[in-house]
Amino acid sequence: MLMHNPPHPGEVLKELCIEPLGLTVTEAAKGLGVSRKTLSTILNGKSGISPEMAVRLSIAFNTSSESWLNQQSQYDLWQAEQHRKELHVTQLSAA
Amino acid sequence: MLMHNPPHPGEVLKELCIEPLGLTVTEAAKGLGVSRKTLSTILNGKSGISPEMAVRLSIAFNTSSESWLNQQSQYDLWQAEQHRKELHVTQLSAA
DNA sequence: CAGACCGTAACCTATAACGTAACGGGTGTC
DNA sequence: GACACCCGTTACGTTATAGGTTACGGTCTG
Repeated sequence: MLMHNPPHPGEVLKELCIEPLGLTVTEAAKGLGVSRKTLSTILNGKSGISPEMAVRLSIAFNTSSESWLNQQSQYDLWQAEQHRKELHVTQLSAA
Repeated sequence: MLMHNPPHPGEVLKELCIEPLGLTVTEAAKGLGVSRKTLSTILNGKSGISPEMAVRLSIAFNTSSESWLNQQSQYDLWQAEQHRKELHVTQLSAA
């Protein structure tokens, strides 16, 4: 359904929250209550945004947790859709 | 943000897809290309809907993969929000 | 009763999010 | 120049979970 590769949420987080506020990874991680490494791997696209992390981000940056987790879902889904043809699934619905 | 406990996606899957079509777990699992156990644990709320499973469901039942994964996200997020107060996070945004 | 089918439970594996600790690169300051 | 300090990243171990394989108890039907 999605037309093109959505950006990794960590990239968005960096560009929209961390950099504009001039925050370091260390400062932001401290505020979020996670380790520097946990935040670092997210910002570098090495790991995704967990539901709990989405809530943390919503508190720290006064945003909605939904938006963060939805971004992650869109990203994950696009990855999965790339292999749509490889999973042999048969139609089950009446339509 | 969400006001009340969203249903587990497996419950929705059972009520909206499996039961209306009179499918058994075995039949549906075969069509989806997964083991009976994998589908069974989802229907019983023991495991969630993965991105790949969302794509499988979208093919088998001619629906959108987004809707399935979003349901799962809403469910996971509600669980995480219940512990919002326990994660000590400090405000970082200017607002 | 024997066999076939159903759903679930037990066991194992792979992946991934997380913390701790260590590392390498800057930027000082004495 | 040597030391201290902060930064971001990497290495390693832990834990949680989606998934397959197999085995079990239940219900049919021949």
